[in-house]
Amino acid sequence: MQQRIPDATIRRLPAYLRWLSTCNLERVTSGILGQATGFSSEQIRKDLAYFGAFGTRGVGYDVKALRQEILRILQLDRGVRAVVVGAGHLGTALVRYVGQSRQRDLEIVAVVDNDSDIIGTTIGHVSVEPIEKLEQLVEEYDIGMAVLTLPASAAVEIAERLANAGVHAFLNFAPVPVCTKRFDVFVQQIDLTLEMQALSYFVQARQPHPIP
Amino acid sequence: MQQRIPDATIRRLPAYLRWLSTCNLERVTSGILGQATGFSSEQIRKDLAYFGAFGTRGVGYDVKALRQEILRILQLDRGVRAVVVGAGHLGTALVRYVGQSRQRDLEIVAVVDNDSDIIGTTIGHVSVEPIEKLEQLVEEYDIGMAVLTLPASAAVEIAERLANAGVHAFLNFAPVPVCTKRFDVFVQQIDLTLEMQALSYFVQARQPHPIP
DNA sequence: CCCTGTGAATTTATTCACAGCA
DNA sequence: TGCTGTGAATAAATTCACAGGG
Repeated sequence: MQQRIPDATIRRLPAYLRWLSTCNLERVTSGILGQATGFSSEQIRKDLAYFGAFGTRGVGYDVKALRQEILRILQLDRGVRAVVVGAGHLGTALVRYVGQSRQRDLEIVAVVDNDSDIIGTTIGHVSVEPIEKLEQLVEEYDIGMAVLTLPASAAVEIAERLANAGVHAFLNFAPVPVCTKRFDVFVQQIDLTLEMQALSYFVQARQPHPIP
Repeated sequence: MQQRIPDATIRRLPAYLRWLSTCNLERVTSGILGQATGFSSEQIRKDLAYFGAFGTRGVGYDVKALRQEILRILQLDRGVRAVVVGAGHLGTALVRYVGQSRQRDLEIVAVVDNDSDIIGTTIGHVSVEPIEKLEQLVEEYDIGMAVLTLPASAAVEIAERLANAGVHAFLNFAPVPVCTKRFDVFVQQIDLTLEMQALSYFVQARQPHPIP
């Protein structure tokens, strides 16, 4: 097979993965998985079919094999190491959040900040390093992903440094576009203020109880 | 006019709004706005045309009028009050973040938690209230939106309470679906772990320097 | 008979192309 | 001429509908 897998599919895979990792079942049907994750069964079958048929007709999917396959697609089977830049509240929350699920597939291996008061302390089990060591850390840990939770003023420059050091994937919480000129990096922007503003529209738009 | 405005358009409006609020210009063209926000000029013209023609041919758009119009569409012109449930690192980050932009359009008016050690303290200029006062706060401040930054175990129940109290829009950071049975509420799910896992795919998928 | 896999139909979103007005 | 507004074309995503294997 091997046609391009749509972005929308990629974004759903982690949700499937989480459920498969916690369901304690051997087999599952697209209907059950859909019920659990909130997507339609057709959509799940289509998503899974993109990377080859792993289901058995009349039966369903083998949970363990399917889980392994999704890990492979997402490149999580070989482990991805991430650095969090900015040890403020948001950075701290993220480290704690990701760290508590003791999984080897995605790991935050370092937090970087420029505040000398907190450099040397640890968040979760991750130590806070000075911003100067950025490139060194990327090299040392083979870091492939960076999470930017720092002020807009610093984000652009730091992102550029990371990209030059070989980091190709960013989750950017700073309200400023980064690495706009580079085509070798992928930036997922999350702007919490904009999310809330967009949500405001739905405060009124969603009608009370339209027929299901 | 008055046809349905696509969701994709709604999600772009806040980005336009931010730029319009900070550009210090009187007039703007779709090309300039596109350059600044990273969208195509055609897309911007289409988006803006959904709610009536406000541009002038050959000239562009009046910044102040356009900004006001977007505020109106997003229902931000009458002000939206939000409550943050959970005063952990993520909740704290959000309150600080939204609070520092001293705007009247979207305001976090209360933080709620169940930890007696922090109840009564303030975050930014917002005081932390006990979880028991949830319904009372919704009533008192006419709250239309809730941000859930609490453990999954508590999220479902609290969301239900909020929905019953009249809150119709949620930004949910808890890794569990809430208000799944209700059609009178809109839930925007943000799961930071899932975002990072999806991003992992792009660590390898994005080719180095494909032709622009 | 059940549930997968998949083409076809449909809906949604984006891009193109240009008519029309300041 | 310059830029908006918009129908037409295209692309992307979802849903439908059903053939076919276990």
